[in-house]
Amino acid sequence: MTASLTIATWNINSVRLRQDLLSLLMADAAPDIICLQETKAPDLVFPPDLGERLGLPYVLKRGMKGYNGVAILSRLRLTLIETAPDWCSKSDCRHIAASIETGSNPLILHDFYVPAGGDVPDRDANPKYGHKLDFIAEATKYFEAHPPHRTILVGDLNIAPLENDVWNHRQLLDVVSHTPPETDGLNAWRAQGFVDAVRHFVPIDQKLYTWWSYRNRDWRVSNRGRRLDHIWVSRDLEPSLSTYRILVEARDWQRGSDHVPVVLTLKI
DNA sequence: ATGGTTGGCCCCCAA
Repeated sequence: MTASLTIATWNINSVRLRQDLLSLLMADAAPDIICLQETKAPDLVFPPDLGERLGLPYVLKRGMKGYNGVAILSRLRLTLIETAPDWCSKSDCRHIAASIETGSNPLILHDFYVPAGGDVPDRDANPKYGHKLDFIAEATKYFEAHPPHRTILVGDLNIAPLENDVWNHRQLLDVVSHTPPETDGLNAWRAQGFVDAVRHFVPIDQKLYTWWSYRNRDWRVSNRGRRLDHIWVSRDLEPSLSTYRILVEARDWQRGSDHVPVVLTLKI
């Protein structure tokens, strides 16, 4: 018997401010699991009944004051994976991993919030850019040493790897999120056993965005987007890929995030 | 070349 599993990932940009929008995501996409980034909420102030209200009672979260923060809300039972590395030894709440109880074989889920990397694409002038490249290199090494199986990796990876993942490839080559060291680094990470689940469905000559800056008068008119939010699956799950959605309309939700949810359904 | 907006928090930092 085949069951389906729907996973959404969303950089919510403050879970306390936008928690009500999660019911719109539930109504629209009915995910079994929601992975959040930039929750900006220490664990003690994470909305305590949020998962219950959404029908996703199993909640794992890793937050801190002011910045970062990730969380997983699930209809299926989760087990926290305690052995995941402390990336760049910073304890900065950019990753949480869980095993998902599916009824048959469990699945492994990684939720990442990769450093944005600041403005200047030079690791000497801008340590945040160096941190971003180091984070990606560490993640690449980790999955090289631990090849993924039955694994789903999601998150705001803060890199648009392909030419048509940005509104203007040539113009963004020296803009952090699309520089060659970042896109090469992300491709090397993904090559450690993952498939880009959304590009599995959409040819690389088609534009795809998941983020539009707040700093545009009308994001839909200028449409200067980037695809920063990703869902990857290990190669053994590629035959299970069923459908995907990018909820572009969420960019117009009342007081929305600058990112929109990405949703994937697998037949498991 | 620059500026534009947002959230969190202690007035400026990160995005």
